[in-house]
Amino acid sequence: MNKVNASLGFFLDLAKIQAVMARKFDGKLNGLSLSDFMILYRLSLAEGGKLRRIDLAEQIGLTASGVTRLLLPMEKVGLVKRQSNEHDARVSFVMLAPGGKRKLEEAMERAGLFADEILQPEKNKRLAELSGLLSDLAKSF
Amino acid sequence: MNKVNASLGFFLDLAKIQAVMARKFDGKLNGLSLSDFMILYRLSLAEGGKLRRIDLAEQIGLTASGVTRLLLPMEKVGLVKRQSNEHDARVSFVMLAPGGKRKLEEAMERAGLFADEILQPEKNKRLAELSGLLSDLAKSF
DNA sequence: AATTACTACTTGATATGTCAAGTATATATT
DNA sequence: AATATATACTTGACATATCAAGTAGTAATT
Repeated sequence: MNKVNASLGFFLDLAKIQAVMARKFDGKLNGLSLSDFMILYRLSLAEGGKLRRIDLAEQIGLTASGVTRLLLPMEKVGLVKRQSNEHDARVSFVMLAPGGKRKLEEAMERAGLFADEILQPEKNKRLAELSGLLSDLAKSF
Repeated sequence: MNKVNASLGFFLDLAKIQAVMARKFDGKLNGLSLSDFMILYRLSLAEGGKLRRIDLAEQIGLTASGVTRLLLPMEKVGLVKRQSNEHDARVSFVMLAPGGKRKLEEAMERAGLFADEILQPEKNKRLAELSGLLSDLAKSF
């Protein structure tokens, strides 16, 4: 049987690494799931401090449905809050609640250290390069 | 609020791209899930055509438990078969069944074409490079 | 103004995979 | 030889996300 082509091979490698790294990160995000963390992080970067749910979904690579499900408990627990849009009753913005801001800061600190530890950027000199390629790729679809 | 460090940023990009690509591939693998596909592919490359469940898990980046659950329906449906190890009663090997071999061939063909289509390797000249870096990284943990 | 089509979000049913604990067997230690 | 430890796998309970379908509101077309 044959080997897979380069594009498909790339995708398979990606899937594997992601699965392994995601498990490693589990429990290192200050009690947040990876998706929770991504949500808080994206909100912290958002202009005006708020995002429509659908844009949030797009930014973290999940579906709108997934975002709805993630946000429900986060809202209950005081990590994020909801704001309606006066110009369009369909949309509801999400924004960081004070609890979410604190939690995110702590998680970023810890997760950043841990990420350096497992990726060892001083040894993997080409990591920055890889990172750049990756985010170009992300933009391309 | 601040940006995330380079290592953590890399991981976040990775997670996002993986999620998006995995959804794109859904339905392009000849009726197989991505994990099913990975299992069949790894079995096709394995020396002697068989693997212990635990090695299979390691190769595709899942846990042993996940592999057990994936394999059960695949066995029922005739994609893989099981073989016990005469030297160690704890292990059970997995190998491609004839149906799995056929299915894999078709899936590789289709998925390979689709992967080229979305990654456009002729345009993304640095894809091969990225791929190499990625699999080096995979080996490092 | 009424109809049609689209967009934002939510919900029901389901798939996929984890962790922790359990079973059975094998290996190492006393 | 008996006990302790480790390995390979499986299972129960649960988390996370998907898709397809539904609701409600907005925009475009007739």
